[in-house]
Amino acid sequence: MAVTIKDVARAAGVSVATVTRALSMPDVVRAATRERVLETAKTLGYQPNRAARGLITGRTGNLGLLVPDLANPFFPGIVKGVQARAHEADHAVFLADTDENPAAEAGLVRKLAKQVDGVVLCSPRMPEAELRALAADIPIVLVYRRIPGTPSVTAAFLDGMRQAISHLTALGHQRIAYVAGPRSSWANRERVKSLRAVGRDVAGNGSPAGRASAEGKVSAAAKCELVEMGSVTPTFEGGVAAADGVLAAGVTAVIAYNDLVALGLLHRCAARGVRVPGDLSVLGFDDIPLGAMVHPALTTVALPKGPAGRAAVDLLLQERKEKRELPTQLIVRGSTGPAEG
Amino acid sequence: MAVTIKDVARAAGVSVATVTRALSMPDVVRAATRERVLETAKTLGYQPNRAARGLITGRTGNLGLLVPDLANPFFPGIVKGVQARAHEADHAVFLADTDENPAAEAGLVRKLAKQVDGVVLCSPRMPEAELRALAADIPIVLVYRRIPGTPSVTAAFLDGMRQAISHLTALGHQRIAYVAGPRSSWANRERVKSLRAVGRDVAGNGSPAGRASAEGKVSAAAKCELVEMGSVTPTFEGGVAAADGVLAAGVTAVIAYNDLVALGLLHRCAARGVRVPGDLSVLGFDDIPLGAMVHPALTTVALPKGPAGRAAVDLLLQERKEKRELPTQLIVRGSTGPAEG
DNA sequence: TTGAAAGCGATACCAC
DNA sequence: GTGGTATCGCTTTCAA
Repeated sequence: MAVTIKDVARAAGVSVATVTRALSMPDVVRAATRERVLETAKTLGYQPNRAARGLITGRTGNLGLLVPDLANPFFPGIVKGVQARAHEADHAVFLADTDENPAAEAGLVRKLAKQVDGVVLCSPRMPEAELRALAADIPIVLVYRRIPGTPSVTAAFLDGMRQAISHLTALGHQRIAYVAGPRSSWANRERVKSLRAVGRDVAGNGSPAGRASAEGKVSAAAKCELVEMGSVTPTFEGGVAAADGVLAAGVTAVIAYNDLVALGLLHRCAARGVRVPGDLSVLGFDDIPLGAMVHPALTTVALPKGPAGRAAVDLLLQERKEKRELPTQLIVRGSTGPAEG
Repeated sequence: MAVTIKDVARAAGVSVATVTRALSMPDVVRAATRERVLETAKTLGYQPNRAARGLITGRTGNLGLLVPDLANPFFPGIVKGVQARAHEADHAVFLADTDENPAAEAGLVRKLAKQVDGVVLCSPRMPEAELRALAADIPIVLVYRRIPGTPSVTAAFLDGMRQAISHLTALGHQRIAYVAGPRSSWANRERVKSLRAVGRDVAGNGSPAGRASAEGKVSAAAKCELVEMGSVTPTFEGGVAAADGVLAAGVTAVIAYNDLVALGLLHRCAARGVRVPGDLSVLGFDDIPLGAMVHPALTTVALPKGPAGRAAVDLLLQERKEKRELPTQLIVRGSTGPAEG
């Protein structure tokens, strides 16, 4: 069987209590003893049983992580960030993939609850009330979702949207479509809110309101019209399906809910012989690796993934109840260009 | 605090022993008592503490899962399969991403060891000796790697390669390149082995040796030359880098180590104005979602991902020491076509 | 500075 | 059938 603390104690000729101390409160045990204990622990290959420890300390050294769908290329980056930070902090992480089933989320979290010190909920789809109830029972941190009173990590959507529109207007686009994601999605609501805010600055023309953030980059010269198009499933197929509508809308540029949708748009354009960015500029949101691999490569607003995951773990471990908003960054690639005609 | 078995016992007016029985050996307790216990357990929202249970039973109800890099689109599918099957069997899963660091693998597994009933090692990069040592200490199942004496789940590479080459020769290709992956990679060695086996059948011409499997689909008529090209990093960038060499090799078709490499090839071809499949047919291995989204879409040999993950969990939970080989399937899309000229 | 012993939450064995 | 209790591996008083 595995080597336990007793084995170490016996081998080192001390009590189990001393072994514990040597390991977790080194300064309270005599140097010579400590050395001997540590030495034998190492040679025996002793690894403390975290479950047993957790039983008494109440801290398990484990974290939970819930994602809607690992196959969605947006999430692996976040998972990696969570993992990396957790391992640095010597924590292991339980992963649960809900397969985009909102009803399964709470149950999975509750099952994990006893075995973890807290859980990171990545873009949870469950209703706010349920989220609140969960938060009351176990420490949670939200990533890419925000509700009052719960710590969260999100990104500066407004600024990202401003960068996007600023980029497009600078290229001369005056009529830009936005292909929306699911109405029930927090991420979509945020984008729409940002879009409209920027739209107000820009539509009335001239005077750059610049209310919100200082960097009112959508400058005076800009003047453009934003047309919101009905929501689609936030997938490649959703984008493919939306493409014809966009092409019929008489716009020269389109901002997609996310990169997957943008990729679908791109695909359908290629199939229909529409030149990108010649006939239509396409801009995404997320910055998934895929976007850089297609041709033309996708211009997109990069959302922090690894850093978001790390930040979430930090909040969890430090038990800080704050909301953190990470920066977004426009990444210009080949799918956007000057408006023609 | 959380509700424990004692709370349930007290509330139901029985001993803790009876509560345990009511929950895990229902038939040994009187019906009336059982009902009452179950009832109060439910109203109190009792969830047994798995860590405490594991302490005494030796079974934790947890599984470990090690992957080299979640950002590699090949792995999420496997992880999802593992998850799904594990949850069905009421097990939670610890995920560890090693970031392609072979040296970190064994340590991570050993850290998890105490908290899991076994671990699934997904394409582990560590040396065979290390793997053996691990297997001696804790139950493991390998996925997409095979070593003697250890249960594993892999795929029928030989058959897949045969389908691929058969497809290409049927299209009239007579000179086909293979862009190899890392020499140290088990997956690459398997592919090369398969390639050469099929090559022997096909090069000598006529008589379809058909040694290995019955389905010697590369038929008599076929006659073609296989050229192996130096190994690349198994990434998009690796493919981009390999493209010029392939184009200079005077082949009409190329089989890439995996889809990512194939995508890189495609990208570079597009950039150089090489028509695919007109000037060059490109065939990948893996079938990652990405492959269907690019234009032209990628023809590829699909490797089982979800099913592989599920099978691995099955082997682990049933403690069966067998090797399972899942089927592969050629998926024909737009990136392969008739040889021209 | 060290050891003995009391638990943490659950299971399993032994009485009754 | 049911209740007491030792036990899993570890941490944490409490004494010495």
